Amino acid sequence: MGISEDLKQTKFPSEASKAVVNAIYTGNWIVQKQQELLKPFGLTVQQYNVLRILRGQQGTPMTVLAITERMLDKMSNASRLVDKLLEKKLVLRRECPKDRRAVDILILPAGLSLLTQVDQVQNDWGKHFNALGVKKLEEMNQILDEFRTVFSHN
Amino acid sequence: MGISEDLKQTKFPSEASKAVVNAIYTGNWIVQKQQELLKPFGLTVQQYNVLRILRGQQGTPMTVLAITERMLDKMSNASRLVDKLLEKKLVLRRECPKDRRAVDILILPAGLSLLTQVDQVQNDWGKHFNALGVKKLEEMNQILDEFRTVFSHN
DNA sequence: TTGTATTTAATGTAATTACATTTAATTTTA
DNA sequence: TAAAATTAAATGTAATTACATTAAATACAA
Repeated sequence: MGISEDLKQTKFPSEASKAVVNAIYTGNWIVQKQQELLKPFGLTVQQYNVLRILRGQQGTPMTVLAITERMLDKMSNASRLVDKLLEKKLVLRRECPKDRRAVDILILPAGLSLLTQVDQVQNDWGKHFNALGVKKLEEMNQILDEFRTVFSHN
Repeated sequence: MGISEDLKQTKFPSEASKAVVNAIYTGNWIVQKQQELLKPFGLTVQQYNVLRILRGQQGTPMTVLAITERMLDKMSNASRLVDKLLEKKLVLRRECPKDRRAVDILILPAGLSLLTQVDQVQNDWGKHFNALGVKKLEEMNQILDEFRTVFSHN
């Protein structure tokens, strides 16, 4: 059940190009699973991600820029994602006192409690991966990091 | 420069959740690089993908459904992607003689020659990954496959 | 200080995606 | 065979994303 079977592609020009395709495919595969899990909660993957980032701050406000730096998809528009979370009353937006260009965002209790609910479903889902064993998961993280790092020194 | 530094997130609840985030992040990272490479050619990553799938058929026509099965992102609309490629006159669309519901898609010489151009840039880019060594790339493919397969038997 | 450059966030827009529905053709089944 | 179910592709639409631009505040340099 490897990438070859999933994409019905028997040959790849090189192991590297296979790895490129495999990484994209695996990322998409996870995102799609997460979308399904999040749908009942009315959250998109990006919105969920922003909420988790805000929770990580434990009450400390974050500017929109700081959120962007931590987002998985740097391209998506943090400003508009925050808009959506505001509509749902999951976060608070207020002018940053130190820099009036910036805007402080805080997660509200409603946001935290929604995350708690989502966590349960996410944890159940994530448990499956423990079957791989910590050692293999560490190896995976190590390799993916290396994969991206190859480019830092060119 | 691991995932922790990239996302400025020092702690993950588990190695598995780190791997999930790392896989999404790495997938997005590659897609963004590819977007940059493809922009001068006026192709999106998905369009490029469909073109490569069609080239893989070596002249044999493919139905829209067959294309969908091989796409990295199963969610995107192959019908509309083919529309875009038609507008650019890179592919041909014609009724499938065996099944009039289906539509046969063929890559045109213009499509093949555009791909040849893109390949050069892509190959240069992909070469960087060879620095990892074939063994490590094989390991990466093996682990990503396993990662997805954990779910097949539940 | 004053003008210029930079930074931060928001906004405008065109294209794309997600998701549901429709249309037409084929297959199944009664 | 005729009706029902299924399949393939296209289409409608609302939401999201990509990308450029704008607006406001701050930093910097002359």
